[in-house]
Parts: sequence; C-alpha cells; structure tokens
Amino acid sequence: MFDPMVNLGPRLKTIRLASDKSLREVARRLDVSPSFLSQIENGKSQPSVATLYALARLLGVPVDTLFAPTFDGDAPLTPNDEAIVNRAFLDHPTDAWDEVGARISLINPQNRSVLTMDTGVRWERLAATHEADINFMEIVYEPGSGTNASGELIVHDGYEYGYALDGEIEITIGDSVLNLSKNQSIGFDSSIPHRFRNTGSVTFRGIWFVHGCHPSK
Amino acid sequence: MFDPMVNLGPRLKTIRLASDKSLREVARRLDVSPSFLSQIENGKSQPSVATLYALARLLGVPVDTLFAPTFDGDAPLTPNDEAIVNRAFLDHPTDAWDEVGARISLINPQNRSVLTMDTGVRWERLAATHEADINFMEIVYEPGSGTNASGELIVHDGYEYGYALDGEIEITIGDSVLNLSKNQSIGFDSSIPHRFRNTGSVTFRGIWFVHGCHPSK
DNA sequence: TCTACTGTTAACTTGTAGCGAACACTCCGC
DNA sequence: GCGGAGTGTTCGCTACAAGTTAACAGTAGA
Repeated sequence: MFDPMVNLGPRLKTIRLASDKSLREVARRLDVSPSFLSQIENGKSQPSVATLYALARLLGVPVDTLFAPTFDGDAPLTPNDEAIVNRAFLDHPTDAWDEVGARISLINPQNRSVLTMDTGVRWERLAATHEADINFMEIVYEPGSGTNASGELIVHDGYEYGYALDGEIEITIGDSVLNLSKNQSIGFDSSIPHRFRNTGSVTFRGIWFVHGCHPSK
Repeated sequence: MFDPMVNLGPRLKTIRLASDKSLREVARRLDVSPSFLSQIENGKSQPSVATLYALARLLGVPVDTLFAPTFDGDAPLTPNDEAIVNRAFLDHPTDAWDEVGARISLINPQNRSVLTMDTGVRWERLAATHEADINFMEIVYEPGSGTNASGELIVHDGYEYGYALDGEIEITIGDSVLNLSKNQSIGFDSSIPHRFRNTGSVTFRGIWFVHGCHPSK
C-alpha cells in the first residue's frame, strides 16, 4: 500500500522553495511555529488536516498533489494499488496506444488510429507523440453512449481540455453537471470524479487533450 | 475565512451513503473503530491526515473535493458564461485568475480571453487553468499573416499539438514544410525551430495545445 | 424474542501536534 | 573583529485530540 505520508514533507519543502518563500514567513502566515513547520518538512512530525489544508492553500497547490504517487519522478504507483486507479486506466487510452517516438507527426483524418469502445464511444488519435502522459484525440460519442456502461464516475491524475466540434455532451464533474455544445471549450482537473454522456440525439464530436494521466510504467 | 473542517464530516457521510457502504464496513476496511468514524462523520472528532487520505481513497474521491466550499447544485453554472467552479482561494483577493485558475472552467466562444498579435494573429484562450505551462487555445491566422513579421523560426521547450478547423496553414518545422488543412492534426516537439504562415486566401482557424513552454526563466 | 445488523455516545488512554527556547549557520554593515 | 538579522534545525516538554472499548438505542428478519 502506498503511504501518502512518507513524501509529504519533502514535497511541501520543494514547493515552498519553488515559490521562494522562507520557512519562517510561511510559518507566520500559517500561524504555526517555525520549528513545527521544519519538523513537518523533514518528516519528523505530521500536520493536522486543518494545518495541511491551510499550508496547501498558502502554497497554492491542491491537497491531492501532495499525495500524488508520482511526483518529481519518484515511485510510480503499483498496479494493484487501488481499484479506482485501475479503473481510470481502463477507461483511458493511454495504455492502449503504443508510444511512438516521432518528433513530428501529421495525421490525416482517414489515417488515424482509432480505439472503439463497446459503449459506442470512439477515440481517434490526432498525433503520435513520445510524451507518455499526453493524449491528443478526437472523441466521438454516439447518442446514448457514455464514458462507461455502469455510469460510474472516473478519477485520474492530470487535466483534461476539450473543444466541442459538433453536437452536445453532458459532462458531470464532481457535483456539477454541465453541457458542452458546439464551439464551447472546457478544462478541468481530472482528479475530480467525472463522466461524459451523450443524452442528445446527434453524435457528439470533440477535440480532446488528456494530460498527466500517469500510465503504469 | 472559510473553514474546511466544518463540513468535512457531513460530506464524508454523504459520499459514503451515496456509495452504499455501511459505516462499520468502511471502518473495518479503514482499520479504525466504527465509533471513531461516526464521530468523524458527525464532526465530533477529526481524522489525521493519513486517515483522511485513506478514507478519501476508499470512497473514491479526491481529498480536495472534501474541502471544496459548497456551491449550489441547482444552478451552479450559467451556461452562457465563463464558469468557474471550486476556486481554491476564494478568500484571497490577491489571487488573480491567471495565477490560481479554476478546477473547472467552461468557456463560451464569445467570452474567451483574446490575445491579438500585431501580425494579424489571434489567440483565444479555451480554458483557464492553473497549470502554468499549458495553453489551450483557438488560433486564428488571417491570410498573409505569420508567427512573426520577420519570418524567423522560433524555439521553445515542450510540445505543440494542433487540429485544423478551417482553412490551411503552412508549418515549417526544422527542414520540413508541411501544410495543415481542415481536419488534419499535428503534434511536434517545440524545441525544433518552427514557424506558421497562412499563405492562402482564407482565414485559418485551429485548436492548439501548447505544453511545457517555459518562456521567462 | 433472539440474532444480526444499523449508527451513536461516554469515558478513557495514549500518542503526537505543536510549542518555546535554544542551537548553528550565513550574510551585511560598522 | 563584533553585533544584528536573516536562514533552517533540534531538544524537551505539555496540552489536547486521535482513536480506543464498552455500552447504548434502533430496525429488520426468522
């Protein structure tokens, strides 16, 4: 089992240093003693939830990034780590397409690699890349189709960005249900549980970037 | 000041109930006593960071969603506007939109931030993000326009990915000169010197994703 | 009514979150 | 050389809360 606490301190320290703040300054704004913050950063003490939250805010990072299994290229997550992670991998094409080491890739619509899902969802790759955590694709959702048959929300690391070419799609992100229609665009933190469904009567097509979805190495 | 702890318990309870797990079952898998979980859910006790993390994982939600200030599920978004949800720093006035960004950002074409270049090139931002090295945009090159007036090739770190919506553009990458036309897509390593020029007679429009560009550091 | 489940509360123990005071170090002005 | 004002770190302590067990009340089914 992945232990979130072991790297917490060093990460916080890295982030603090990157933002060019002194330990004492952060401690003062956080309303804790400098000594305690030092202990946190060196893994010799652990903050309470409230303190960690305030600290993450102060440093301008989401709390989840502090727990992210892959950070600065350290230990990648183990395949059997958690069910939700595995599901995320299955639902995303990162593992399905092989990496191609092209530095330039121009692709014609009729020559795209296509990944067809059993639910009536199609992903067409728009560029080969050797960036492992990038997917650039046209996604197609036929009327009535959705991210997965069960309707469960999915979660994965990273961000997604999309642009609607045609049709309309219902996007559930956390508690929000949005409709993305032609020419509208969206970006969101993929660590928020999300789901797509085409509840309309026309096919949805969109340009999609999925980024930072760390594949199993 | 927004207190992240006040709603933590009830939120956890809501999520647990939604996933149809019993308190005792969750407590057992979490390796804490049922009574303690009950106290957490009722706000009578607070978990440690490790316990909260394990709990969030077990429930399949990112830790950050547990802290998110409540927003109205009924009308959270105005579909015809740029919508911002779950801003991380609601109470910090110094936090500009650009620096912090949103966890979800849905943008309508008429509401995009537009950057107009003197050369007749326009960039329209398609999503706000707090990922500093990401640009997701629609780019517009009028006939005769180009990346820069001098015609010099540019180089920067990272990758670029593009999809042609309309028109055609000449892309020079290293020694190669390519033409990207409607529905074609491209991806390339931005560290190769490159340049765009619209040598045709119609306006070029494309969806562009520039990633890993660290301009001033 | 007996069992097996649900969640909740009271009283308690124990670990640790967090503190103050000291530490060692570097840089800058005098 | 000597302050003084920064930087981060370590030690020893204590107050508080994280987490415990045991009992509680309620419901559903046999």
